[in-house]
Amino acid sequence: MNQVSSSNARKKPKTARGQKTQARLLEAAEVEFGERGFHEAAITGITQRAGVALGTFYVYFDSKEEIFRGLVAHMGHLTRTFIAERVGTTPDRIAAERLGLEAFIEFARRHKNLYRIVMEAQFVAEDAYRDYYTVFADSYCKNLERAAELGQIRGGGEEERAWALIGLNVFLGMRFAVWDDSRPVAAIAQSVGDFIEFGLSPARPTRRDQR
Amino acid sequence: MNQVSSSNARKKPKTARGQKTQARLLEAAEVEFGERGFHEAAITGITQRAGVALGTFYVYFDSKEEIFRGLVAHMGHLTRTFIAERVGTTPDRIAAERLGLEAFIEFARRHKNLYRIVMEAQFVAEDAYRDYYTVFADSYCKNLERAAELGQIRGGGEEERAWALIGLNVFLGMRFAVWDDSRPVAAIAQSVGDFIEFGLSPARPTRRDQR
Amino acid sequence: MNQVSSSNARKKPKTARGQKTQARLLEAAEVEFGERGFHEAAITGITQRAGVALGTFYVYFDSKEEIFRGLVAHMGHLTRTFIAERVGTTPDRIAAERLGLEAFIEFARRHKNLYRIVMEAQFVAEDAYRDYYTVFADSYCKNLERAAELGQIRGGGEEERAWALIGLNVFLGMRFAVWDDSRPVAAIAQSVGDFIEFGLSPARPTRRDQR
Amino acid sequence: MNQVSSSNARKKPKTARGQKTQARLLEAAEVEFGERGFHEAAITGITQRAGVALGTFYVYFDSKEEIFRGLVAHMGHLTRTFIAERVGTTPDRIAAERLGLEAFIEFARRHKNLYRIVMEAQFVAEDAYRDYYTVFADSYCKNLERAAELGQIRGGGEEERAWALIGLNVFLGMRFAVWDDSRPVAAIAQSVGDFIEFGLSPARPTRRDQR
DNA sequence: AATGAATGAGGATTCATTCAT
DNA sequence: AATGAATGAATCCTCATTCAT
Repeated sequence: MNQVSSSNARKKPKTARGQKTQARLLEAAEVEFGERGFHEAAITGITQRAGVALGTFYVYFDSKEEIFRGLVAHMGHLTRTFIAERVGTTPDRIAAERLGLEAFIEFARRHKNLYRIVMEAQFVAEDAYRDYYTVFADSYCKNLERAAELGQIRGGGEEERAWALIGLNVFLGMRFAVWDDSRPVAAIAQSVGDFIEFGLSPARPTRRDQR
Repeated sequence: MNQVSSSNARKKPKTARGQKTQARLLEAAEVEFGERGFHEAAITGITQRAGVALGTFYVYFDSKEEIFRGLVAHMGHLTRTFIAERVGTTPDRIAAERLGLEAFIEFARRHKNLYRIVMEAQFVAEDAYRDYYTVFADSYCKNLERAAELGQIRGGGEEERAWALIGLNVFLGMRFAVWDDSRPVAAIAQSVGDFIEFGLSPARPTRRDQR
Repeated sequence: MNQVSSSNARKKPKTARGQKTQARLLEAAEVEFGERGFHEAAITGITQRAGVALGTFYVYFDSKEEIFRGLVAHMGHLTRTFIAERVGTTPDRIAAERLGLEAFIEFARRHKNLYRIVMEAQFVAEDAYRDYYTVFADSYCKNLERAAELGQIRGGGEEERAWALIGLNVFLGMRFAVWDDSRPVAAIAQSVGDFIEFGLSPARPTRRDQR
Repeated sequence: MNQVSSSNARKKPKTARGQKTQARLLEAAEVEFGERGFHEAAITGITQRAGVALGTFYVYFDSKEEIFRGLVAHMGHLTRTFIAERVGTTPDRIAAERLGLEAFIEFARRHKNLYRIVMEAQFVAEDAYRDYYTVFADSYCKNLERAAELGQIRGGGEEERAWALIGLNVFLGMRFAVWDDSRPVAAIAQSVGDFIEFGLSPARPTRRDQR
């Protein structure tokens, strides 16, 4: 489905053949873990999908958990890269947030397996899971702080808002990408985009019509 | 830690003694699953904590998964009950939402084990997990629709906003209850409460200073 | 299906109510063992069929094996009684053998469950199984010896012939009663009756037309 | 006791070492099942006899039942091969039948364990048991029909007679091979051989001295 | 680099039996 | 006589990992 770099594998292959085998194992692992979950997934399932013998797995990876962690980290890179590309240098944080949500949903739809892997990491490799989201949260925090300084959004409680935004994205990704990807991304972004925009906006809403 | 009613147990005990034993098993399971996770948890771990013999477990539950599902459903009831009590009949949705967030964080802090169990259900009993959140989402949707009709909030995209709000709550619960419960609930509610309030508000913010 | 006497039960009930309960357990056991086999059969299966609680079983029987043995012995009595009635005092052994075969097939058809129980006894209570057939074999032997003395059949090798006849009956019972009871008993008796008759007959066949 | 080919094993080994291990497991299983019966037999009993670790069993067989079925089928091949060799091309069915009986008893004496395994299959793998005897019965039927056409035996009711002959053989095998193998095969064949011969013979016995 | 045979700790589940009420 | 809660020994099977070839 997508190329998996051999970055997080412990044992670096020395030949082109070895690199190919390792890449095949990583792709197979992504599918196996994504479809069956960490505990149901079997090393033999990975090696069979990759078309190699059982022992070959341990030529390239130290353990089941290691390749899993590799996949989580890999997903981190992919996600950040993809969103960064889509959001680009959009200077306005609120506009960026809307773009980011759309990008995230789309990305989740393309990488359902990796998405599930990340979620399951919470119970398999909690530190990797925390790292994954903490990197996001830190980045969010900085963006929010910078935006607050620029007066683009209200200031205060950046960390809480960062986690709120992450959770919002993650659950929308779960619901509207992994569980059911039929709803147009634009429709989701429309509904939730306003919520985020007004939620972050520095101006108080004009409450004409409220009690 | 907290009383666990025998609601979702398949095999109903016929004597008071049996009810007591079953309740002890449920409490023990909550701790065992919460501390060790579903896969690391052992039935013997549950029965030892409950102070009964191994076989007794199977007098009251069909399987490891069944008691786990029972706990998830149990958590659903507890959560809804608690939040309903705290939010009460607050007529204003935005105010209710702020109260709900506070209640949710507090509740998560009191029931960390059950909280983790629900999250892990995604990978152990996915249908139970979906049910859990779908019940919440449906309820949210109705609340939002009603509030929109009353002009308390903007209308449109209620389902998306419902899931967004759930994700927001869940991740804040994970971050500021399960992972680290030292931050005052009021502080969290303050930061995120405004975000929610302005996000839902029917009035457009006065965008003086925005591009 | 058929009344099961409480003869082989260890613990004799003292009241009419108790006798009824015990009889119900024996009937239920016949069905449970017959349908599921000894190892698949469960005491709870028996008590549920009998409409009593688990503990009640042990009021009347010492163990699973004991009631099973009781059933085997019971089947022995039933079989011998039935065949004796049908064969009656037929003086001619060959005619008696033909009648006996018919009676046996019919009996097996009526008591498939007990029939299976006897066969399985070989692996559950081998001594009961040997007893069962040894009683038959001894009886057969005597009948054959007497018939030989009377010149009705050839003499010699009565024991071997007795076991041969038993095996013949048993397999026909298995094939044409338990497995498939659609073939008329008369047809079976016709085909095999001649085989037995000529096989036992004291006269050598006139081999006109054989090479 | 006897060589067991790796015929019915599901997972074919790919190396000579693997074949050897699998063969050792089959031999060990034959002894374990034969001595203890299916339900008392333990996988560890098999692996200990085979001198391998527990897990090795599951490298070559899917389950306890699978290897048991394999043994039943194996016994089928062995039996047919042995009897076919001993009976050879004997053209006369009655003579063949006598030879077959002798061969069968001798074979049962050499393979008591497998013999018990086949009998127990009735309660462990009924389909395998039916297959086993149905193959024999079909073969018998054809032989009897052919012999009837040649005028060697009476015609009619071949199927019933086939099952009668099988039962006769099986019970003699049980009684005079498995239970007690001290009686000379020749003596058994003598007594029962006449019974079969006259029973099948096309000529009616000359009934001078019968009522 | 690749293979696949071998390992064995680990754990869920069953169910006959006991016994207090 | 009847009940049903409690027991715990027993065992099949899984699968990540190692290692000799």
